[in-house]
Amino acid sequence: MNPKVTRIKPVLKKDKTREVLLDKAAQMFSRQGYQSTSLKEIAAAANMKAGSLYYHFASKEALMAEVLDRSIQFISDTVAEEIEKLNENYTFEDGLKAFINGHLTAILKHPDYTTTTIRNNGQIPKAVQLSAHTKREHYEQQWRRLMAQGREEDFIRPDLDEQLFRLMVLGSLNWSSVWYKPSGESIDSLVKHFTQVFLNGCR
Amino acid sequence: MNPKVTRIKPVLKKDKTREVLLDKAAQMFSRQGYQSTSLKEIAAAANMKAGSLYYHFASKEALMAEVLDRSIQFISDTVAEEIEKLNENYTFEDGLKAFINGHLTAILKHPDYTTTTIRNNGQIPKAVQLSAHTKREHYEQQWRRLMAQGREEDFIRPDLDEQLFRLMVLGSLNWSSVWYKPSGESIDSLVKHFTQVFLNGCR
DNA sequence: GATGTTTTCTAATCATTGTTAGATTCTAAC
DNA sequence: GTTAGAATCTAACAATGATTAGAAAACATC
Repeated sequence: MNPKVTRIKPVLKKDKTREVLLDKAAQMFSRQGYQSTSLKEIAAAANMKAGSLYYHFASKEALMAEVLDRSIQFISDTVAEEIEKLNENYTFEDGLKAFINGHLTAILKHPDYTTTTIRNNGQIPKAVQLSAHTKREHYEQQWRRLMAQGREEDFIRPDLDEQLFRLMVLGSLNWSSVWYKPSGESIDSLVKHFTQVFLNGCR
Repeated sequence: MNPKVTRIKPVLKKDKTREVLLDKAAQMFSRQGYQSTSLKEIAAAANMKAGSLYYHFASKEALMAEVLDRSIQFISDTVAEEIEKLNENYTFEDGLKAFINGHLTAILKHPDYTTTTIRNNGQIPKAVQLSAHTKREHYEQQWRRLMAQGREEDFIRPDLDEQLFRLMVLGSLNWSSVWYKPSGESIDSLVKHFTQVFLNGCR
């Protein structure tokens, strides 16, 4: 009834707690898994009651979907950053270094989000998977392109299927989220060892 | 009242359905995870009702514990078999080949049991983990010894931490349970590629 | 301070789950 | 065929889960 033009839009408190909820959810999903984490727990971690979550998210699945989405986005972004540091015509060797660096850094520096993607493989409703599926495909596609380049440059030994090699590298990297302890070796050092092993391994 | 000596003990039907239950449970645990699998589902897969499970197992946790136990046992046994094929003083190179062969074969040929161990990392009650913990430790110890041998033989490049290398290999192998499709490359072929990459990778 | 909006809580619903005790059926030996 | 034991089912229990509608509180604007 009152079409006054009061459009100042504070909209700040809301987004903030939304962010907190996502962070807490990511934390618990990554540690306990999707099914083992109750909305009550997530809400409690944000000093709220379970019912209040529904003001911010439509359902538990929607919440998980957004966590997964951010998870992949973050890994993808971190890798993209590393690639941008290279000059335009980077070699496969430099490319692989950058990919490993980005992927591993993302996983180990922000395990809350990223481990959610890795640990909950196949254990969440398919409708939820679907959301992040596109981004995941896109990210994998970048790895595939890198491997194709390795093939063209003849860096990868001819009798080694480059896509199988890709799966070996990714498996190795992803698994680090299982054993990594921040108290141990530095991430930079880990990156160096991973790249050395796999650069030697493929030729 | 009648202490007659009738001790024929048939005891056969029982163990059989127990076996079926374990198989079905392993199948569902490995695919959907521990929390997402209900006793009702497992029972249904064995043409039974949920309550009947308690004649065979004390609890859901006890059932999972036994699946986990068999899972690790099976991997460990398969590797041991491969090692026994070698002559007593096998080299690190042959040893690594045998380990990779055994581990990968176990995982990919009997994914129901083995994937349960891999997928449910951290998502099951600690009391359950405890049971299989000893066997898991023992198996890891064998890998550690192999790596120590690689170090002694100077097969592993000096600046590469051999335990980190172990984690790379195991991560790579375990992750195969995520992407492997029986329709693709043969397990033997996969074994060859894995060993080549990692033998080249560590020196 | 009154008012409208935003955010959170309360309390209840409905479905599901692991678990148990007792009744029931099945099986095999006599 | 009777009987004892083995194996399964039935029906309930208590706990917990996600979800929802409406009340209450917090907040900002006038």
